[in-house]
Amino acid sequence: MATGRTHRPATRSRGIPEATVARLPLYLRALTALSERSVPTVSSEELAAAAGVNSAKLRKDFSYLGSYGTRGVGYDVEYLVYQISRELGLTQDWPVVIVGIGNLGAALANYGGFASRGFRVAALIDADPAMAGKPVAGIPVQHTDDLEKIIKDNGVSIGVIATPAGAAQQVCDRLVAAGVTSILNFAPTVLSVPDGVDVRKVDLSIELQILAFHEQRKAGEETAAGDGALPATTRDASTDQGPDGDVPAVMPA
Amino acid sequence: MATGRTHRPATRSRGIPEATVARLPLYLRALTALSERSVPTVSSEELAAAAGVNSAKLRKDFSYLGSYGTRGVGYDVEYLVYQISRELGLTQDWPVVIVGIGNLGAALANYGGFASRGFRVAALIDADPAMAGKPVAGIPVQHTDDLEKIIKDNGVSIGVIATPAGAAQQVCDRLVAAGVTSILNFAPTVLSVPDGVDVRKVDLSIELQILAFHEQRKAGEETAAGDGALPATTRDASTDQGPDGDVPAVMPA
DNA sequence: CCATCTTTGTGCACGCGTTCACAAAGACAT
DNA sequence: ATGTCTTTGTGAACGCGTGCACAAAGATGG
Repeated sequence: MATGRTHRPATRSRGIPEATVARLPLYLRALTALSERSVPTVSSEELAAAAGVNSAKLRKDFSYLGSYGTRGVGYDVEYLVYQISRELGLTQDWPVVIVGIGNLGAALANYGGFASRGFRVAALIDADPAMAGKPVAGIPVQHTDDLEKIIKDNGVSIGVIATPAGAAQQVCDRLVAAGVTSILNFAPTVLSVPDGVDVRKVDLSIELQILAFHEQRKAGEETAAGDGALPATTRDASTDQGPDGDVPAVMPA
Repeated sequence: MATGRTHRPATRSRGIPEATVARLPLYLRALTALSERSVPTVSSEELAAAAGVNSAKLRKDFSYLGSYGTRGVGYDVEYLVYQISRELGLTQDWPVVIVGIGNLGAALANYGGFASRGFRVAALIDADPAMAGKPVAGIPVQHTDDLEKIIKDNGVSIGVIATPAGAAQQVCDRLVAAGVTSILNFAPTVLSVPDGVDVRKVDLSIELQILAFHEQRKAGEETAAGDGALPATTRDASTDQGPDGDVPAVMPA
Protein backbone atom coordinates (compact mmCIF):
# COMPACT_ATOMS: atom_id res chain seq x y z
CA MET A 1 0.00 0.00 0.00
CA ALA A 2 1.21 3.25 -0.64
CA THR A 3 0.26 6.53 0.69
CA GLY A 4 1.85 9.81 0.70
CA ARG A 5 3.07 11.85 3.47
CA THR A 6 1.92 15.35 3.06
CA HIS A 7 3.72 17.18 5.75
CA ARG A 8 6.75 16.36 7.82
CA PRO A 9 9.73 14.97 5.97
CA ALA A 10 10.11 11.57 7.52
CA THR A 11 11.04 12.53 11.00
CA ARG A 12 13.76 10.55 12.57
CA SER A 13 12.46 9.25 15.83
CA ARG A 14 14.98 9.73 18.57
CA GLY A 15 17.84 9.16 16.23
CA ILE A 16 16.45 5.92 14.85
CA PRO A 17 15.57 6.25 11.16
CA GLU A 18 12.08 5.18 10.23
CA ALA A 19 13.43 2.70 7.74
CA THR A 20 15.31 1.04 10.56
CA VAL A 21 12.29 0.95 12.84
CA ALA A 22 10.35 -0.78 10.10
CA ARG A 23 12.99 -3.49 9.94
CA LEU A 24 13.36 -4.10 13.65
CA PRO A 25 10.31 -6.38 13.78
CA LEU A 26 11.88 -8.47 11.05
CA TYR A 27 15.08 -8.87 12.96
CA LEU A 28 13.12 -9.64 16.06
CA ARG A 29 11.26 -12.40 14.36
CA ALA A 30 14.43 -13.97 13.02
CA LEU A 31 16.10 -13.65 16.41
CA THR A 32 13.14 -15.20 18.18
CA ALA A 33 13.39 -18.19 15.89
CA LEU A 34 17.09 -18.51 16.71
CA SER A 35 16.37 -18.13 20.38
CA GLU A 36 13.90 -20.99 20.25
CA ARG A 37 16.59 -23.15 18.76
CA SER A 38 18.86 -22.08 21.60
CA VAL A 39 21.40 -20.52 19.30
CA PRO A 40 23.60 -18.33 21.51
CA THR A 41 25.08 -15.92 18.98
CA VAL A 42 24.70 -14.90 15.35
CA SER A 43 26.83 -12.95 12.94
CA SER A 44 25.37 -10.04 11.05
CA GLU A 45 25.75 -12.11 7.92
CA GLU A 46 23.66 -14.99 9.18
CA LEU A 47 21.00 -12.84 10.74
CA ALA A 48 20.77 -10.67 7.67
CA ALA A 49 20.19 -13.72 5.54
CA ALA A 50 17.45 -14.91 7.86
CA ALA A 51 15.77 -11.54 7.78
CA GLY A 52 16.26 -11.12 4.07
CA VAL A 53 18.35 -7.99 4.19
CA ASN A 54 21.84 -6.79 3.46
CA SER A 55 24.31 -7.43 6.27
CA ALA A 56 25.77 -3.94 6.12
CA LYS A 57 22.30 -2.53 6.47
CA LEU A 58 21.63 -4.72 9.44
CA ARG A 59 24.81 -3.66 11.17
CA LYS A 60 24.02 -0.04 10.55
CA ASP A 61 20.52 -0.56 11.87
CA PHE A 62 21.86 -2.08 15.06
CA SER A 63 24.39 0.69 15.39
CA TYR A 64 21.50 3.08 15.94
CA LEU A 65 20.46 1.07 18.95
CA GLY A 66 23.94 0.96 20.39
CA SER A 67 26.87 -1.36 20.14
CA TYR A 68 25.49 -4.69 21.06
CA GLY A 69 27.82 -6.90 19.07
CA THR A 70 31.20 -8.40 19.74
CA ARG A 71 33.74 -8.14 17.00
CA GLY A 72 34.99 -11.44 15.82
CA VAL A 73 31.97 -13.17 17.35
CA GLY A 74 28.67 -11.61 16.47
CA TYR A 75 25.58 -10.70 18.44
CA ASP A 76 24.19 -12.33 21.54
CA VAL A 77 20.78 -13.57 20.50
CA GLU A 78 18.99 -13.26 23.82
CA TYR A 79 20.38 -9.86 24.55
CA LEU A 80 19.43 -8.57 21.14
CA VAL A 81 15.92 -9.96 21.45
CA TYR A 82 15.57 -8.04 24.66
CA GLN A 83 17.02 -4.83 23.33
CA ILE A 84 14.89 -4.79 20.22
CA SER A 85 11.77 -5.73 22.14
CA ARG A 86 12.43 -2.91 24.51
CA GLU A 87 13.11 -0.47 21.73
CA LEU A 88 9.88 -1.38 20.02
CA GLY A 89 7.98 -1.14 23.26
CA LEU A 90 6.99 -4.77 23.23
CA THR A 91 7.92 -5.39 26.81
CA GLN A 92 4.74 -3.72 27.81
CA ASP A 93 1.18 -4.70 27.24
CA TRP A 94 -0.70 -2.88 24.48
CA PRO A 95 -4.45 -3.13 24.67
CA VAL A 96 -5.94 -2.86 21.20
CA VAL A 97 -9.49 -2.48 19.99
CA ILE A 98 -10.71 -3.72 16.66
CA VAL A 99 -13.60 -1.79 15.18
CA GLY A 100 -15.65 -3.43 12.47
CA ILE A 101 -16.12 -7.14 13.00
CA GLY A 102 -16.83 -8.33 9.51
CA ASN A 103 -14.84 -10.99 7.76
CA LEU A 104 -11.60 -9.14 8.10
CA GLY A 105 -12.19 -7.90 11.62
CA ALA A 106 -13.00 -11.39 12.77
CA ALA A 107 -9.90 -12.74 11.09
CA LEU A 108 -7.81 -10.13 12.83
CA ALA A 109 -9.40 -10.97 16.16
CA ASN A 110 -8.39 -14.56 15.63
CA TYR A 111 -4.94 -13.72 14.38
CA GLY A 112 -2.35 -15.20 16.70
CA GLY A 113 0.42 -12.85 15.72
CA PHE A 114 -1.03 -10.08 17.80
CA ALA A 115 -1.15 -11.74 21.17
CA SER A 116 2.29 -13.24 20.72
CA ARG A 117 3.89 -9.81 20.57
CA GLY A 118 2.39 -8.07 23.51
CA PHE A 119 -0.73 -6.89 21.78
CA ARG A 120 -3.88 -7.78 23.60
CA VAL A 121 -7.26 -7.51 21.96
CA ALA A 122 -9.08 -5.57 24.63
CA ALA A 123 -12.35 -5.29 22.79
CA LEU A 124 -14.20 -5.89 19.56
CA ILE A 125 -16.58 -3.20 18.42
CA ASP A 126 -19.21 -3.28 15.71
CA ALA A 127 -22.06 -1.05 14.63
CA ASP A 128 -24.43 -3.92 14.02
CA PRO A 129 -26.67 -4.41 17.05
CA ALA A 130 -27.19 -8.00 16.00
CA MET A 131 -23.49 -8.66 16.63
CA ALA A 132 -23.56 -7.30 20.15
CA GLY A 133 -22.76 -9.91 22.72
CA LYS A 134 -21.87 -12.52 20.17
CA PRO A 135 -18.42 -13.87 20.91
CA VAL A 136 -15.74 -13.72 18.24
CA ALA A 137 -12.43 -15.31 19.03
CA GLY A 138 -13.72 -15.74 22.55
CA ILE A 139 -14.39 -12.05 23.00
CA PRO A 140 -17.90 -10.67 23.05
CA VAL A 141 -18.55 -8.00 20.46
CA GLN A 142 -19.64 -4.67 21.86
CA HIS A 143 -21.69 -1.98 20.24
CA THR A 144 -20.25 1.18 18.77
CA ASP A 145 -22.28 3.26 21.17
CA ASP A 146 -19.91 2.27 23.94
CA LEU A 147 -16.75 3.00 21.97
CA GLU A 148 -15.61 5.93 24.05
CA LYS A 149 -16.18 4.17 27.32
CA ILE A 150 -14.39 1.06 26.14
CA ILE A 151 -11.35 3.04 25.04
CA LYS A 152 -11.13 4.88 28.30
CA ASP A 153 -11.83 1.99 30.61
CA ASN A 154 -9.16 -0.11 29.00
CA GLY A 155 -6.60 2.63 28.45
CA VAL A 156 -6.47 1.80 24.78
CA SER A 157 -4.11 3.86 22.64
CA ILE A 158 -4.02 1.68 19.54
CA GLY A 159 -7.06 1.11 17.39
CA VAL A 160 -7.60 -1.10 14.37
CA ILE A 161 -10.19 -0.06 11.82
CA ALA A 162 -11.69 -2.85 9.75
CA THR A 163 -14.96 -1.22 8.85
CA PRO A 164 -16.28 -0.50 5.35
CA ALA A 165 -14.69 2.55 3.75
CA GLY A 166 -17.71 4.70 4.35
CA ALA A 167 -17.59 4.37 8.10
CA ALA A 168 -13.84 4.59 8.55
CA GLN A 169 -13.36 8.32 8.94
CA GLN A 170 -16.17 8.63 11.40
CA VAL A 171 -14.88 5.73 13.47
CA CYS A 172 -11.43 7.22 13.27
CA ASP A 173 -12.63 10.55 14.57
CA ARG A 174 -14.32 8.92 17.51
CA LEU A 175 -11.29 6.81 18.33
CA VAL A 176 -9.06 9.83 18.27
CA ALA A 177 -11.46 11.89 20.33
CA ALA A 178 -11.56 9.11 22.88
CA GLY A 179 -7.78 9.12 23.22
CA VAL A 180 -6.45 6.70 20.63
CA THR A 181 -3.19 7.96 19.16
CA SER A 182 -2.22 5.13 16.82
CA ILE A 183 -4.43 3.66 14.17
CA LEU A 184 -4.03 0.72 11.86
CA ASN A 185 -6.43 1.23 9.00
CA PHE A 186 -7.66 -1.57 6.79
CA ALA A 187 -10.44 0.43 5.19
CA PRO A 188 -9.69 1.64 1.68
CA THR A 189 -9.81 5.33 2.49
CA VAL A 190 -7.45 8.12 3.27
CA LEU A 191 -7.97 9.00 6.90
CA SER A 192 -7.33 12.47 8.13
CA VAL A 193 -6.18 12.79 11.68
CA PRO A 194 -4.81 15.58 13.83
CA ASP A 195 -1.11 15.91 14.39
CA GLY A 196 0.22 13.58 16.97
CA VAL A 197 -1.82 10.66 15.76
CA ASP A 198 -0.11 7.94 13.76
CA VAL A 199 -1.93 6.14 11.03
CA ARG A 200 -0.67 3.15 9.17
CA LYS A 201 -2.62 1.81 6.29
CA VAL A 202 -2.96 -1.65 4.91
CA ASP A 203 -4.74 -1.96 1.63
CA LEU A 204 -5.00 -5.38 0.12
CA SER A 205 -6.32 -4.25 -3.19
CA ILE A 206 -3.48 -1.78 -3.65
CA GLU A 207 -0.96 -4.52 -3.08
CA LEU A 208 -2.54 -6.57 -5.82
CA GLN A 209 -2.62 -3.62 -8.16
CA ILE A 210 1.09 -3.09 -7.72
CA LEU A 211 1.69 -6.74 -8.46
CA ALA A 212 -0.54 -6.49 -11.51
CA PHE A 213 1.51 -3.61 -12.81
CA HIS A 214 4.69 -5.64 -12.72
CA GLU A 215 2.93 -8.72 -13.94
CA GLN A 216 1.69 -6.82 -16.94
CA ARG A 217 5.20 -5.73 -17.73
CA LYS A 218 6.55 -9.24 -17.47
CA ALA A 219 3.76 -10.62 -19.60
CA GLY A 220 2.87 -8.70 -22.70
CA GLU A 221 5.70 -6.59 -23.76
CA GLU A 222 5.00 -7.14 -27.39
CA THR A 223 1.24 -7.50 -27.17
CA ALA A 224 1.12 -3.86 -26.19
CA ALA A 225 1.05 -2.74 -29.80
CA GLY A 226 -2.71 -2.26 -29.61
CA ASP A 227 -4.84 0.87 -29.81
CA GLY A 228 -2.86 3.89 -29.01
CA ALA A 229 -3.04 6.30 -26.30
CA LEU A 230 0.19 4.94 -24.98
CA PRO A 231 3.77 4.68 -26.08
CA ALA A 232 4.13 1.15 -24.91
CA THR A 233 4.57 -0.11 -28.40
CA THR A 234 7.19 -2.47 -29.63
CA ARG A 235 8.69 -3.13 -26.33
CA ASP A 236 11.40 -5.64 -26.71
CA ALA A 237 11.44 -7.86 -23.75
CA SER A 238 15.18 -7.97 -23.87
CA THR A 239 16.80 -7.87 -20.52
CA ASP A 240 13.76 -7.99 -18.39
CA GLN A 241 15.35 -7.85 -15.06
CA GLY A 242 12.04 -8.27 -13.32
CA PRO A 243 11.02 -5.16 -11.53
CA ASP A 244 10.73 -4.61 -7.91
CA GLY A 245 11.90 -1.76 -5.93
CA ASP A 246 11.57 -0.85 -2.39
CA VAL A 247 8.36 0.84 -2.40
CA PRO A 248 5.82 0.89 0.25
CA ALA A 249 2.23 0.26 0.04
CA VAL A 250 1.79 0.80 3.68
CA MET A 251 2.89 3.90 5.35
CA PRO A 252 2.01 6.24 8.05
CA ALA A 253 -0.36 8.98 7.20
CA MET B 1 4.84 -5.17 7.57
CA ALA B 2 8.29 -4.52 6.50
CA THR B 3 10.83 -6.34 4.59
CA GLY B 4 14.12 -5.59 3.12
CA ARG B 5 15.34 -5.70 -0.33
CA THR B 6 18.53 -7.60 -0.58
CA HIS B 7 19.56 -7.32 -4.12
CA ARG B 8 18.52 -5.05 -6.94
CA PRO B 9 18.55 -1.34 -6.22
CA ALA B 10 14.95 -0.42 -6.79
CA THR B 11 14.70 -0.87 -10.48
CA ARG B 12 12.70 1.71 -12.31
CA SER B 13 10.09 -0.08 -14.36
CA ARG B 14 9.93 1.31 -17.85
CA GLY B 15 10.69 4.77 -16.62
CA ILE B 16 8.02 4.79 -13.96
CA PRO B 17 9.55 4.96 -10.50
CA GLU B 18 8.38 2.35 -8.06
CA ALA B 19 7.25 5.00 -5.65
CA THR B 20 4.98 6.34 -8.32
CA VAL B 21 3.57 2.95 -9.18
CA ALA B 22 2.71 2.45 -5.53
CA ARG B 23 0.71 5.66 -5.55
CA LEU B 24 -1.20 5.07 -8.76
CA PRO B 25 -3.80 2.88 -7.06
CA LEU B 26 -4.43 5.71 -4.62
CA TYR B 27 -5.02 8.19 -7.39
CA LEU B 28 -7.19 5.70 -9.15
CA ARG B 29 -9.38 5.27 -6.13
CA ALA B 30 -9.81 8.99 -5.69
CA LEU B 31 -10.53 9.42 -9.38
CA THR B 32 -13.08 6.64 -9.36
CA ALA B 33 -14.90 8.38 -6.57
CA LEU B 34 -14.93 11.60 -8.56
CA SER B 35 -16.07 9.75 -11.62
CA GLU B 36 -19.01 8.33 -9.74
CA ARG B 37 -20.00 11.82 -8.78
CA SER B 38 -19.73 12.77 -12.44
CA VAL B 39 -17.04 15.33 -11.83
CA PRO B 40 -15.53 16.08 -15.25
CA THR B 41 -12.15 17.51 -14.31
CA VAL B 42 -9.91 17.95 -11.29
CA SER B 43 -6.91 20.07 -10.56
CA SER B 44 -3.76 18.48 -9.22
CA GLU B 45 -4.40 20.31 -5.98
CA GLU B 46 -7.84 18.83 -5.45
CA LEU B 47 -6.89 15.34 -6.48
CA ALA B 48 -3.78 15.43 -4.34
CA ALA B 49 -5.86 16.39 -1.34
CA ALA B 50 -8.25 13.52 -2.00
CA ALA B 51 -5.40 11.06 -2.29
CA GLY B 52 -3.54 12.47 0.67
CA VAL B 53 -0.40 13.49 -1.15
CA ASN B 54 1.50 16.58 -2.17
CA SER B 55 0.25 18.18 -5.38
CA ALA B 56 3.71 18.59 -6.84
CA LYS B 57 4.35 14.91 -6.27
CA LEU B 58 1.11 14.03 -7.97
CA ARG B 59 1.94 16.14 -11.00
CA LYS B 60 5.35 14.59 -11.26
CA ASP B 61 3.84 11.16 -10.94
CA PHE B 62 1.46 11.86 -13.78
CA SER B 63 4.25 13.31 -15.83
CA TYR B 64 5.81 9.86 -15.95
CA LEU B 65 2.67 8.56 -17.62
CA GLY B 66 2.58 11.36 -20.13
CA SER B 67 0.98 14.74 -20.33
CA TYR B 68 -2.64 14.14 -19.65
CA GLY B 69 -3.52 17.47 -18.08
CA THR B 70 -4.64 20.76 -19.53
CA ARG B 71 -2.95 23.82 -18.15
CA GLY B 72 -5.34 26.23 -16.62
CA VAL B 73 -7.97 23.52 -16.29
CA GLY B 74 -6.71 20.32 -14.73
CA TYR B 75 -7.10 16.66 -15.58
CA ASP B 76 -9.99 14.95 -17.30
CA VAL B 77 -11.26 12.47 -14.75
CA GLU B 78 -12.52 9.77 -17.08
CA TYR B 79 -9.48 9.86 -19.26
CA LEU B 80 -7.16 9.65 -16.30
CA VAL B 81 -9.09 6.75 -14.83
CA TYR B 82 -8.62 4.95 -18.10
CA GLN B 83 -4.94 5.76 -18.42
CA ILE B 84 -4.07 4.72 -14.91
CA SER B 85 -6.14 1.57 -15.13
CA ARG B 86 -4.38 0.65 -18.29
CA GLU B 87 -0.97 1.45 -16.88
CA LEU B 88 -1.66 -0.72 -13.87
CA GLY B 89 -2.93 -3.50 -16.06
CA LEU B 90 -6.41 -3.38 -14.59
CA THR B 91 -8.14 -3.42 -17.91
CA GLN B 92 -7.50 -7.09 -18.08
CA ASP B 93 -8.74 -9.92 -15.95
CA TRP B 94 -6.34 -11.28 -13.35
CA PRO B 95 -7.22 -14.71 -12.04
CA VAL B 96 -5.91 -15.11 -8.51
CA VAL B 97 -5.63 -18.10 -6.23
CA ILE B 98 -5.70 -17.91 -2.47
CA VAL B 99 -3.83 -20.62 -0.67
CA GLY B 100 -4.62 -21.25 2.96
CA ILE B 101 -8.28 -20.81 3.76
CA GLY B 102 -8.16 -20.10 7.46
CA ASN B 103 -9.63 -17.03 9.05
CA LEU B 104 -7.56 -14.69 6.98
CA GLY B 105 -7.84 -16.61 3.75
CA ALA B 106 -11.60 -16.72 4.09
CA ALA B 107 -11.71 -13.02 4.80
CA LEU B 108 -9.65 -12.35 1.70
CA ALA B 109 -11.93 -14.55 -0.37
CA ASN B 110 -14.86 -12.47 0.80
CA TYR B 111 -13.10 -9.19 0.33
CA GLY B 112 -14.92 -7.10 -2.22
CA GLY B 113 -11.97 -4.91 -3.10
CA PHE B 114 -10.46 -7.63 -5.22
CA ALA B 115 -13.25 -8.27 -7.63
CA SER B 116 -13.92 -4.59 -8.07
CA ARG B 117 -10.50 -4.04 -9.55
CA GLY B 118 -10.26 -6.74 -12.10
CA PHE B 119 -9.00 -9.43 -9.78
CA ARG B 120 -10.98 -12.61 -9.93
CA VAL B 121 -10.64 -15.26 -7.30
CA ALA B 122 -10.15 -18.26 -9.54
CA ALA B 123 -9.70 -20.78 -6.78
CA LEU B 124 -9.31 -21.35 -3.07
CA ILE B 125 -6.81 -23.94 -1.98
CA ASP B 126 -6.25 -25.52 1.41
CA ALA B 127 -4.25 -28.40 2.75
CA ASP B 128 -7.00 -29.61 5.04
CA PRO B 129 -8.94 -32.43 3.36
CA ALA B 130 -11.92 -31.59 5.57
CA MET B 131 -12.16 -28.22 3.84
CA ALA B 132 -12.27 -29.69 0.37
CA GLY B 133 -15.51 -29.01 -1.42
CA LYS B 134 -16.77 -26.71 1.26
CA PRO B 135 -17.75 -23.41 -0.29
CA VAL B 136 -16.20 -20.21 1.00
CA ALA B 137 -17.47 -16.97 -0.46
CA GLY B 138 -19.36 -19.08 -2.93
CA ILE B 139 -16.27 -20.84 -4.18
CA PRO B 140 -15.57 -24.47 -3.31
CA VAL B 141 -12.25 -25.02 -1.58
CA GLN B 142 -9.90 -27.35 -3.40
CA HIS B 143 -7.14 -29.49 -2.00
CA THR B 144 -3.47 -28.60 -2.20
CA ASP B 145 -2.79 -31.74 -4.18
CA ASP B 146 -4.38 -30.15 -7.20
CA LEU B 147 -2.49 -26.87 -6.87
CA GLU B 148 -0.41 -27.25 -10.01
CA LYS B 149 -3.35 -28.27 -12.12
CA ILE B 150 -5.47 -25.39 -10.84
CA ILE B 151 -2.77 -22.84 -11.61
CA LYS B 152 -2.28 -24.13 -15.11
CA ASP B 153 -5.91 -24.66 -16.00
CA ASN B 154 -6.80 -21.15 -14.97
CA GLY B 155 -3.72 -19.43 -16.27
CA VAL B 156 -3.06 -17.95 -12.84
CA SER B 157 -0.02 -15.75 -12.46
CA ILE B 158 -0.82 -14.12 -9.12
CA GLY B 159 -1.01 -16.11 -5.92
CA VAL B 160 -1.97 -15.09 -2.42
CA ILE B 161 -0.45 -17.00 0.48
CA ALA B 162 -2.45 -16.98 3.68
CA THR B 163 -1.12 -20.16 5.23
CA PRO B 164 0.64 -20.53 8.56
CA ALA B 165 4.27 -19.44 8.47
CA GLY B 166 5.56 -22.98 8.43
CA ALA B 167 3.86 -23.88 5.18
CA ALA B 168 4.46 -20.65 3.32
CA GLN B 169 7.81 -21.36 1.70
CA GLN B 170 6.71 -24.74 0.48
CA VAL B 171 3.50 -23.38 -0.96
CA CYS B 172 5.45 -20.55 -2.51
CA ASP B 173 7.83 -22.97 -4.20
CA ARG B 174 4.96 -24.95 -5.64
CA LEU B 175 3.20 -21.84 -6.87
CA VAL B 176 6.33 -20.61 -8.57
CA ALA B 177 7.07 -23.98 -10.08
CA ALA B 178 3.55 -24.04 -11.46
CA GLY B 179 4.01 -20.72 -13.16
CA VAL B 180 2.99 -18.04 -10.68
CA THR B 181 5.20 -14.99 -10.98
CA SER B 182 3.64 -12.62 -8.45
CA ILE B 183 2.94 -13.45 -4.84
CA LEU B 184 1.19 -11.58 -2.10
CA ASN B 185 2.37 -13.07 1.16
CA PHE B 186 0.44 -12.78 4.40
CA ALA B 187 2.44 -15.40 6.25
CA PRO B 188 4.99 -13.99 8.67
CA THR B 189 8.02 -15.38 6.91
CA VAL B 190 10.66 -14.23 4.52
CA LEU B 191 10.02 -16.00 1.26
CA SER B 192 12.83 -16.72 -1.11
CA VAL B 193 11.98 -16.81 -4.76
CA PRO B 194 13.92 -16.95 -8.00
CA ASP B 195 14.60 -13.81 -9.98
CA GLY B 196 11.68 -12.65 -12.02
CA VAL B 197 9.16 -13.44 -9.34
CA ASP B 198 7.69 -10.54 -7.39
CA VAL B 199 6.77 -10.91 -3.79
CA ARG B 200 4.94 -8.38 -1.72
CA LYS B 201 4.50 -8.97 1.94
CA VAL B 202 1.79 -7.90 4.30
CA ASP B 203 2.48 -8.48 7.94
CA LEU B 204 -0.13 -7.32 10.38
CA SER B 205 1.96 -7.86 13.46
CA ILE B 206 4.82 -5.80 12.07
CA GLU B 207 2.48 -2.90 11.46
CA LEU B 208 1.39 -2.98 15.05
CA GLN B 209 4.96 -3.15 16.25
CA ILE B 210 5.83 -0.04 14.31
CA LEU B 211 2.87 1.73 15.82
CA ALA B 212 3.91 0.55 19.26
CA PHE B 213 7.36 2.01 18.75
CA HIS B 214 5.96 5.44 18.07
CA GLU B 215 3.35 5.05 20.75
CA GLN B 216 6.05 4.32 23.26
CA ARG B 217 7.89 7.42 22.25
CA LYS B 218 4.83 9.56 22.55
CA ALA B 219 4.14 8.14 25.95
CA GLY B 220 7.15 8.26 28.19
CA GLU B 221 9.79 10.65 27.11
CA GLU B 222 10.70 11.86 30.54
CA THR B 223 10.08 8.68 32.42
CA ALA B 224 12.86 7.17 30.40
CA ALA B 225 15.25 7.92 33.21
CA GLY B 226 14.21 4.78 35.05
CA ASP B 227 15.62 1.29 35.10
CA GLY B 228 15.91 0.89 31.44
CA ALA B 229 12.92 -1.30 31.12
CA LEU B 230 10.03 0.79 30.01
CA PRO B 231 8.93 4.35 30.25
CA ALA B 232 5.25 3.99 29.53
CA THR B 233 4.16 5.37 32.85
CA THR B 234 2.63 8.73 33.50
CA ARG B 235 1.45 9.61 30.09
CA ASP B 236 1.19 13.32 29.67
CA ALA B 237 -0.39 14.05 26.41
CA SER B 238 1.42 17.34 26.11
CA THR B 239 2.41 18.58 22.74
CA ASP B 240 2.87 15.29 21.21
CA GLN B 241 3.93 16.08 17.76
CA GLY B 242 3.86 12.41 17.00
CA PRO B 243 6.44 10.92 14.79
CA ASP B 244 5.76 9.42 11.52
CA GLY B 245 7.90 9.03 8.55
CA ASP B 246 7.39 7.45 5.26
CA VAL B 247 8.51 4.03 5.82
CA PRO B 248 7.24 0.93 4.30
CA ALA B 249 6.28 -2.18 5.98
CA VAL B 250 5.36 -3.82 2.82
CA MET B 251 7.72 -4.15 0.02
CA PRO B 252 8.57 -6.40 -2.74
CA ALA B 253 10.81 -9.31 -2.09
C1' DC C 1 52.65 -11.62 24.56
C1' DC C 2 52.32 -11.55 19.73
C1' DA C 3 50.28 -12.83 15.37
C1' DT C 4 46.39 -13.96 12.88
C1' DC C 5 41.77 -14.21 11.76
C1' DT C 6 37.00 -12.99 12.17
C1' DT C 7 33.40 -9.77 12.49
C1' DT C 8 31.73 -5.42 13.90
C1' DG C 9 30.98 -0.47 13.32
C1' DT C 10 31.16 3.38 10.16
C1' DG C 11 32.95 7.09 6.75
C1' DC C 12 31.83 7.95 2.28
C1' DA C 13 29.67 8.14 -2.08
C1' DC C 14 25.84 7.37 -4.83
C1' DG C 15 21.04 7.30 -6.23
C1' DC C 16 16.11 7.68 -5.56
C1' DG C 17 12.42 10.35 -4.06
C1' DT C 18 10.49 14.66 -2.52
C1' DT C 19 9.75 19.41 -2.69
C1' DC C 20 10.21 24.08 -4.22
C1' DA C 21 9.56 27.40 -7.39
C1' DC C 22 8.92 28.96 -11.89
C1' DA C 23 8.42 29.16 -16.84
C1' DA C 24 5.43 27.51 -20.46
C1' DA C 25 0.85 26.53 -21.93
C1' DG C 26 -3.60 27.04 -22.52
C1' DA C 27 -8.44 28.95 -21.22
C1' DC C 28 -11.21 32.79 -21.09
C1' DA C 29 -12.70 37.54 -21.30
C1' DT C 30 -12.50 41.80 -23.52
C1' DA D 1 -5.85 39.63 -31.07
C1' DT D 2 -4.19 40.69 -26.89
C1' DG D 3 -3.92 40.39 -21.99
C1' DT D 4 -4.81 38.15 -17.76
C1' DC D 5 -5.29 34.37 -14.93
C1' DT D 6 -5.05 29.59 -13.75
C1' DT D 7 -2.77 25.30 -13.59
C1' DT D 8 0.39 22.15 -15.50
C1' DG D 9 4.97 20.23 -16.25
C1' DT D 10 9.73 20.22 -14.82
C1' DG D 11 14.63 21.89 -13.62
C1' DA D 12 17.21 21.95 -9.67
C1' DA D 13 18.37 21.37 -4.86
C1' DC D 14 18.09 18.72 -0.91
C1' DG D 15 17.78 14.81 2.20
C1' DC D 16 17.24 10.04 3.35
C1' DG D 17 18.52 5.42 2.69
C1' DT D 18 21.67 2.01 0.81
C1' DG D 19 25.81 -0.37 0.08
C1' DC D 20 30.82 -0.53 -0.38
C1' DA D 21 34.90 -1.08 1.66
C1' DC D 22 37.95 -0.63 5.37
C1' DA D 23 39.86 0.33 9.83
C1' DA D 24 39.29 -0.82 14.64
C1' DA D 25 38.26 -4.31 18.02
C1' DG D 26 38.34 -8.39 20.00
C1' DA D 27 38.78 -13.52 20.03
C1' DT D 28 41.76 -17.33 19.53
C1' DG D 29 45.96 -20.03 19.06
C1' DG D 30 50.72 -20.63 19.53
